[in-house]
Amino acid sequence: MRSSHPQDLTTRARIRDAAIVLFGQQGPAKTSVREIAERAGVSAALVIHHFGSKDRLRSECDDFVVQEFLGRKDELVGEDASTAMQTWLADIDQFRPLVDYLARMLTDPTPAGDHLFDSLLIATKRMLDQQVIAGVVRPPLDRDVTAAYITLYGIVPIIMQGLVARALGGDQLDAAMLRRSTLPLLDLYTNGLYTDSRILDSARDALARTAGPSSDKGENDPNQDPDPPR
Amino acid sequence: MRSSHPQDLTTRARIRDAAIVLFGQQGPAKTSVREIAERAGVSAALVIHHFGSKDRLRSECDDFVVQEFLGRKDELVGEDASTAMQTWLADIDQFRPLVDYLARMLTDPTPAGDHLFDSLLIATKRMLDQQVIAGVVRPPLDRDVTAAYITLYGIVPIIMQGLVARALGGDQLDAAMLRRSTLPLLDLYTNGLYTDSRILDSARDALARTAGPSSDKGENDPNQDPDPPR
DNA sequence: CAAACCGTTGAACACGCGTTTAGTCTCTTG
DNA sequence: CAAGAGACTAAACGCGTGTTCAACGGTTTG
Repeated sequence: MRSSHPQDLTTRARIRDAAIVLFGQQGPAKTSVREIAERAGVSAALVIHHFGSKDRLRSECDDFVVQEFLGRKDELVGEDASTAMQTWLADIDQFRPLVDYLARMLTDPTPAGDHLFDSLLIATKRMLDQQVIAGVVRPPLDRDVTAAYITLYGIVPIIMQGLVARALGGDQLDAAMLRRSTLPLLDLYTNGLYTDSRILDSARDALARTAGPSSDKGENDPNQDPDPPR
Repeated sequence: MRSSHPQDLTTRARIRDAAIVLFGQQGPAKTSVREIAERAGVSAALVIHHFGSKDRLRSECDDFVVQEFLGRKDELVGEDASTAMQTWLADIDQFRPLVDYLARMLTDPTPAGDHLFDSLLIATKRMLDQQVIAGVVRPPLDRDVTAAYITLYGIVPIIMQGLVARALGGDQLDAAMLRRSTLPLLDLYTNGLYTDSRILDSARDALARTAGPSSDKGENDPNQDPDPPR
């Protein structure tokens, strides 16, 4: 990852890096030990010799990527998590293998992936609280829900690279697309999408009316908005 | 799916439904033909007999789920796509197998999944345009980018069910969580997140300054906001 | 120098996979 | 009733997988 020339690295490290690239590109399930070995220029047996099993190799990759991401600290690092993501995305063409790997971790639920998500969520909550106090962010209706979706929306470009690129007319997410996304997204976060509170108000009414648990099928659909809300 | 009692269905349909459930839960890669056969109460050979191969079974499941979702129409249906999603999510406990399957389709890129996403994106664009004309939605800075992220944010709860649930303190996304999410999300889409346009403005400045292609590493980081923007 | 060690390998093993084959059973049809 | 068709199965085939094994060569150590 950090290596300019592959021959600078230990064989062990080369195997790990090869695994990270392939796991990130294809997912661990569709990546064979022999494939990793070939990319690292070694035999399949050596991969097992160094890591014990494919599963242990995988979890070692998990730890390595998370460590690289959170900046060589095991504990939750708060602020660093979000700035790290910005750094990686800003230079996505350089960090692509690691970003791809992160996407896999967050997609199919693994202990390491869940832990990573928790770190991001905690970082977001902390930052949200700070910025509410600082008067930069409006006090949210439901702090935990808001933090949850803010976090999720933040990792959308990572997890759904392919779809973002597709929607923006490319085949691979690159720096230009992210650059183009910056202002529209900040505009959304600053001014919202709707001109007024009509839709919010009617949703509030509808929810208050059906205070009970579940959905009366016949309620007069208040959401004529584009699909996202909800 | 629609069947109250499994024995009402053709064997073929029971196999297909079993496949949809398992593909949705575990992903096609980690689901074996024998597993599908067992769940359907038949032999593995019969699965192949009816569908030719596992791949053809999979693509038949794709078609079936998309058809159920878009409402028995092959062509892009525009408005229906977004309302269908609301319907399915509102009754997620009932539609979970299909929602899970949709998540897989959108996650690992397959032709059918890409087609589905295109349908959703087109529907969102159309609806966005309408609502701008109707004065419900503010004219966006970049219509295509806005539509892209609106669409993506809309399918986040589908694709990242697990993470949403985790962030909200449950183990599985249910109707109560979605209900709780409604107002905070509409609030975000109505009033935005920030109190004023400070952050938007400084980002605009920073972007204007580095008008060129790439990133000067030394620019004075304007984004002190929670991770999501960008 | 011999011994121990370690990185490394090709070959083999056991297993689960998707698929094929050959056959049985149960209907329908002439 | 005979013949054919189609639903269905047990068994096996071929293959790719993760992993093990025995051995080789170079370096370090007593």
